[in-house]
Amino acid sequence: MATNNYIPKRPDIIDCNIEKTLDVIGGKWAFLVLRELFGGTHRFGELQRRIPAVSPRALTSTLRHMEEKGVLERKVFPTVPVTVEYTLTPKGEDLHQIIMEMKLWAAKWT
Amino acid sequence: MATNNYIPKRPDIIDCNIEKTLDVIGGKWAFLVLRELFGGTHRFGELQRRIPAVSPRALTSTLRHMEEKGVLERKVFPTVPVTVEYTLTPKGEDLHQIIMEMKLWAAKWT
DNA sequence: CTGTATCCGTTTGGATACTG
DNA sequence: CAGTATCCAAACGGATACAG
Repeated sequence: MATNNYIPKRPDIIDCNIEKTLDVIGGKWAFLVLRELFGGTHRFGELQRRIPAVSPRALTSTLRHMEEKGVLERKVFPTVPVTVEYTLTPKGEDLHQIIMEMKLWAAKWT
Repeated sequence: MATNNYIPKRPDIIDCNIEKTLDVIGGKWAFLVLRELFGGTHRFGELQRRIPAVSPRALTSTLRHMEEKGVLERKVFPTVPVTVEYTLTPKGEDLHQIIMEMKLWAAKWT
């Protein structure tokens, strides 16, 4: 109970800032979008079909947020009608290790 | 654009279920509590002081949720006044690798 | 096709006071 | 000390219609 001079079990965690990471993958839909984009580039409508529960409003919000954070890139093609493609950036692809660790943990602790 | 027969870049992500993991560490306060408990056992009031922005209501809710998920243990000592201690379980300690990966990612992509 | 605008119900969470 | 009860404001998010 001596909280004044306790020795941390995991000193590498103390100064750890993962809020930034959670800000990217912690949202309600962010991971579902990521999962799709790890499979390759997708268009807005494709994402909507593959994630049936998401409303267009929420999907737009999620995509914009992730674009702002630099984990995906949005490309607009001036076709008629317009075409938009979403692709992971290297920063986004690099989330791979984190997600793998999450997958391993979830599998281990059923 | 051939979405019918595309080959995923990250096949190991496709069947991945990390919702369970995010359910534990994705909440607004969960990680801040985890960070404290990685330093060792703490009492309710200690957590409140170390996480000044959290209200008692939110802290209780977070702790109860994490207890329910099996990542921490709540021990009540029938002293007067009552004493309550929170400690990570092995399942909770095992979140360590995930958090380390998050920390590395956040550090890499300033 | 790819969103945006609007409405609105639900949920979240802070502040505060109070209890065993 | 460790919460719980209550109130209330803000944010989230779904449904729907519509615009460029």
